[in-house]
Amino acid sequence: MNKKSITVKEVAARAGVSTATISRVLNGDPKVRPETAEKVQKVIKESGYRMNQTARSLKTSRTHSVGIVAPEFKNDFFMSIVTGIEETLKNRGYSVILCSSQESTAEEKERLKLLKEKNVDGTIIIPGSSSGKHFRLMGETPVVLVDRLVRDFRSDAVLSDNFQGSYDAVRSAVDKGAARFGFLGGDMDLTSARERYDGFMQACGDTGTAIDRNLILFGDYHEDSGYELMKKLMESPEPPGYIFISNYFMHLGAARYLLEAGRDFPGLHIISFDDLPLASFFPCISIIIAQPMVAIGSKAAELLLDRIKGDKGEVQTVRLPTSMRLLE
Amino acid sequence: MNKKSITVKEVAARAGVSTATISRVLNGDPKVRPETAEKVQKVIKESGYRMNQTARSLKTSRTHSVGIVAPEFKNDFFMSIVTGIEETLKNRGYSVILCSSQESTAEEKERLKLLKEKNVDGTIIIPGSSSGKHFRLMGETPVVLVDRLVRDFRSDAVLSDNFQGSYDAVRSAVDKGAARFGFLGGDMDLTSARERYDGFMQACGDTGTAIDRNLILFGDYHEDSGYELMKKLMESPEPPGYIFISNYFMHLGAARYLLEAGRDFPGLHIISFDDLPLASFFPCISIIIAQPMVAIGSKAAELLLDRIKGDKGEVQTVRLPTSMRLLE
DNA sequence: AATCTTTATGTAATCGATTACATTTTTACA
DNA sequence: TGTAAAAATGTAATCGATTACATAAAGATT
Repeated sequence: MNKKSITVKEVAARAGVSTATISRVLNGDPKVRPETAEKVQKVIKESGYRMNQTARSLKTSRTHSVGIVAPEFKNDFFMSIVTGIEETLKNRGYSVILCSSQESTAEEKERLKLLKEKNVDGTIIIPGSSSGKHFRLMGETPVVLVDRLVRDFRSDAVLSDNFQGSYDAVRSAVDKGAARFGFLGGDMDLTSARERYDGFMQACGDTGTAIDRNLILFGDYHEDSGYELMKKLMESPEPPGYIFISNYFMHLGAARYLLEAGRDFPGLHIISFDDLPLASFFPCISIIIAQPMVAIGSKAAELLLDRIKGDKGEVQTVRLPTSMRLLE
Repeated sequence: MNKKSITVKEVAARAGVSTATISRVLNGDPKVRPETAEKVQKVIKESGYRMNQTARSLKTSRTHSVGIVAPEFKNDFFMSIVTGIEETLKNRGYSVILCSSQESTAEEKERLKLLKEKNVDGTIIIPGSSSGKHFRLMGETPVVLVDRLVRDFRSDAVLSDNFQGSYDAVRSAVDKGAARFGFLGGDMDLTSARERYDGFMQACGDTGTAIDRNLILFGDYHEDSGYELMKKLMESPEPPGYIFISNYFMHLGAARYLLEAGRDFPGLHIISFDDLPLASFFPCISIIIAQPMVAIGSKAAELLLDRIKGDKGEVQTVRLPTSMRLLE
């Protein structure tokens, strides 16, 4: 009853050839005679044979699977990246082992160990912190970082051009009359947070826009901190007319504050990162800096595949341009 | 240079025992002498040995990985479920191979074949359609369905109590004075869509609430259809005061319509499924029927683990209760 | 102390593919 | 047609663990 799956041995017997030939056909080796190949293919089709990838992996030490470590799953930003990764990989015959790190370094380490044991051919990490020393335990297995860079670890990386994105948006706002900015940033330990801050500051500098240090606040990229900081800003004696928010989730929190406050905020303009669900409908939204998340994922997957294929070139950090969406 | 990883053989040599003993220690076999075990452990620690899971899998035909097939990743609803699954599985030493099906039956089939080849120990599917004939190709490998049931395939399943959730919410609305309902449903081929519709109708029936067939519209659970149907409803000659929306993404689309329309809708009350980001801030939201998504995922993972362990009991469909969140 | 259990350890086959090397078949060309 | 070269196929070892079975060591019993 329990149809134990057929093996090469069985196929070989049925086709009247050796297992080596079966393997050759399976791997498209050009030096099998067409007639033989055809005969084998027929047996394969008829018997419904499917190769045991585990056995193949043992022999070739290639699993055709790559690990992804992301801080969390319930996050459209990360998952858009994962979408790009998976799409690119599956077209090349790779599958994806997804792990959550809960933004904890210890968790991250644990997951990586597991991936190493499972012999993934490579790993894409969305780092949960700015430290990457523990990534070294992947040894020779290629690693590509995404969205954030880390210290103590060198590898390929793909992220968006945060500096330019911020810079352009702020200049554009100044062109439209912005003169007094509030800024809600993320943990400055994270590259993206720092780069966005730098872009913001540089644009202010270049346009001669004064900076009120009291309006420059830092959170942690999470919704609640966006809420709190927005509240703080809006309840300050003289709230700014323009507020730059460094990521979607803080924007979400900020929007929640504005909605909860329930009153209008005339003259308030918000500039924020990430074009995610409803962002363009959040109160007072004026400019959205959109990151090409799916493209970031695809690019990361491509870099990884190159490394897996054996590319030994210099590691590179790829920055993809953001785009600006003007509202109002 | 390239530290090829150590194998049991090497460990055995260093510890002066046989590979069998190493394996026994590795697997916690109680009949190795404590001193021996200790000695082996020491060598393992010192040599940094890590077992090759591929080799183990080949011999044991257990991969300690399970496949998940979901229609898409950029979807907080699905990903909350996946979060629950992953959390439960990782605590039991299993990892997750994530595949997207793009809601296409063909894609679904393709992914399942791949998972079969990779020898996953089991699979959790969030079906993309109401047909499940192709799930049969998993053969003996256990399958658990989540969120939706399908025809032509019997297996364990976990989903929320859609009927009860709808029913209770509608009754509650009627208690607060609702008398004329609009209804935005999903594809009636999907169990969840049908059950929610049934719950809605039953509650209307039981409370003697009249039903205007012109206000009962069906979409496809996607944002755009929510937008279109909401528009249709609100632009009809006499829009209803209460609108029941069958899922989050249609709710999102509906909210987008209301926000875009830009005017107030006094006396409009919305009842909708799924307590996802900002849902409680969408215009006119009155009752949210929250599904226990993470719990659904965990439960599915537990059922699957039981099957993997060899549980041969009758297949079961587990329904988890929803909860009601009253706003306004 | 001799013998019988019980317990610990070792030997070697095995899982299902791949592949270096050996062998056979086909082709090419004198 | 015979033989060298090229092409196709086969044989058997191998990847790194597990495990049935065999054997050795320790403990129990009288």
